Amino acid sequence: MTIRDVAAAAEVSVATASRAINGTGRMADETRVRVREAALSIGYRPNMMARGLVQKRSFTIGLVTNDTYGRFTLPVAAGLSQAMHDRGVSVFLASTQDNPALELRTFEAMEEKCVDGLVVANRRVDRGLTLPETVKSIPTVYVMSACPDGAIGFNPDDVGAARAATEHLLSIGRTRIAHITGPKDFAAARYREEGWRAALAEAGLSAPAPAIYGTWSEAHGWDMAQQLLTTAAPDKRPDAVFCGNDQIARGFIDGATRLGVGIPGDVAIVGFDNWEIFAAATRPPLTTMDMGLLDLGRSAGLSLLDIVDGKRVEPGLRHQPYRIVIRGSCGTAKTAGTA
Amino acid sequence: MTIRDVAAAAEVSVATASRAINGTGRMADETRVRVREAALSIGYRPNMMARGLVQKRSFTIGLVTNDTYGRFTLPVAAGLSQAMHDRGVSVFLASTQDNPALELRTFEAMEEKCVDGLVVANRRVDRGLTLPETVKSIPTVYVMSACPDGAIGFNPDDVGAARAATEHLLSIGRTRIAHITGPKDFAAARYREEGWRAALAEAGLSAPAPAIYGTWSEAHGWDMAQQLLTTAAPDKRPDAVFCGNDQIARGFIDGATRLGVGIPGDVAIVGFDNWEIFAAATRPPLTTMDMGLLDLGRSAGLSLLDIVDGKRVEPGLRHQPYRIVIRGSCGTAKTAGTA
DNA sequence: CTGAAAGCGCTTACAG
DNA sequence: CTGAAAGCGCTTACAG
Repeated sequence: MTIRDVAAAAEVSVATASRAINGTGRMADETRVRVREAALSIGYRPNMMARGLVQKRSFTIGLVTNDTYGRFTLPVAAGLSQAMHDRGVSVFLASTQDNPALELRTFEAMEEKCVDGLVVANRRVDRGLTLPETVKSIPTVYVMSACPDGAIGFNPDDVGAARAATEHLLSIGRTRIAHITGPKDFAAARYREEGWRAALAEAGLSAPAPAIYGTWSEAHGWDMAQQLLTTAAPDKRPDAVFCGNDQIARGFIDGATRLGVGIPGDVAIVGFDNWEIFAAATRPPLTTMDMGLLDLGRSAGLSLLDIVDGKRVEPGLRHQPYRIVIRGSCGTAKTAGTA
Repeated sequence: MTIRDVAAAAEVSVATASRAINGTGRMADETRVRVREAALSIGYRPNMMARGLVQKRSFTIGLVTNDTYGRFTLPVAAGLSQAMHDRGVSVFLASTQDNPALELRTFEAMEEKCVDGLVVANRRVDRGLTLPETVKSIPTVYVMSACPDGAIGFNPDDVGAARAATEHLLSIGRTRIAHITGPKDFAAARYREEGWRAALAEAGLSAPAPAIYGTWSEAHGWDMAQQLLTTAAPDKRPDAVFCGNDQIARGFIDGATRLGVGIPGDVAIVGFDNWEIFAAATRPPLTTMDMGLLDLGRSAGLSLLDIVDGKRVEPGLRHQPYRIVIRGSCGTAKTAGTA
């Protein structure tokens, strides 16, 4: 089943068959129709390896990540591959598992497979993979990753989303808004603190306490509930907490509930990530920030294809619009704006 | 940077260069070494599209799934791509999102990209995608999916793992072991019920109540905690619950805790899935069954490559060995056996 | 509007 | 042990 077969079936040359199938060049409508019908009737399917060889284009891109198919790469990969699929390009998936040797082999393999482009995804905006010297340069975009100078990157808007989360808590009348988050060596944690501070400052308030760094875990949230809700004098306790991720938020809510503290009555909570299966199952369900990772993957892919097509794409880092998802942990159905 | 360049650099013909690089044919060691050094020094990287075109082998497989990168496909994909990577084959990722048109296009794309084989993954063992008629046959293995007659499939061992879960509860002296699980139209739920019943029967016990079908959610577990732990007379209440997944288990534990029922003191719990981030954060941490999805993906991939290599692979369904992961919800550190 | 020919980068009989 | 040549399935100048 090669193009030779359709040429024979349609009684034209392979050159004409090729042009008819691809819609290139000028030709009699009758001829084009005849060739296409022939192709259809014999079940012809073009061989992309052959096409790629001559066109120097494989209609294939690679997604290389060091997040072993984790929670963040997941939606990014989904958005990316949807968008790519719609434009007829396939995506290779490769995880480097933070292993430098594997990383090198992965990039080499991508080169050998002649990918048209690469999206390099990470789970941290302050770490990044870079193309090894030995691999010839390939159009690349970075996602959820450090973005080398002059490169094109797509990251969540940690500062903006954190500000919006805090503003939501302010908008429902809370004034003593604490912030519990992950490890300080994560840039994401520092950015979220920055957004929280900015919103408080804008409202003329100061932070009731420094941001509480720790781990990205339920245990951290739980422990801090014990600490924040039992030690201080009642009127010094926070009336709201902006949590650095949904796990911390859930841990805090569970811990607070156990202490008999009402959520959202006594303390309103906003999480971060909108990890559905977590956020929806919390009691009460969690109001949280959605970073728009699906769209992040989609946008990154579309830009990559633009580069591959030779269109000029402005270098630099883009920040993805976020969205607040209102559930029950702030006790209001008011929908806040997005970036 | 083509093989022509290395041939020139090593002062041999392209035929010799090819053989030296691939280690095929006989040749003087000196020649082989000289060619390889030349290749290395000019940074030669073979073009797999060209190689594939002549060898009729792309060293590429496709993973097509209708689980949009969900929890189950994730570990399967990770295991698969690790194993494939080690053998120098790349994997295309495609999600069909339960969309028949997309499904067709996906399989067509896989054919056009000349994949050597396909692993078709699902999130339910009782549903399956099949290769459309219009696509020429490609070596295929099925994972977590219905397995057509005569095909090769790799599924978790739902019955065995459920039996082992129940046996673990029996081994710590529990006798009134309830079972709360997902929707009855899931074969996985029915298999797990079967394993639970088998273990009880083997121990000469009968089920304290019929299996409680519902949804795969925390809410279901929570609701059943209220029901099971408040309505019956105390001595008729279960002293253990085998839950159909970790979410149900967590909901049950949270619900029971709220009622003042001690876990594992009053009721011991075993979950199913070993969804780490859930199971480890439950209070107490969840003892649960691990279906071995990572190895499932790996095995499926290796078998697929065997088929591609022309080795004979026995058709039929394989059941993956499972493993019980002991945490705190049964109050014992005893490690149970595996299949 | 259509075809014959060259060529993409490789591998592999076929000779020697 | 090594090389010249054909060919994988396509596309694309180049002619006509």
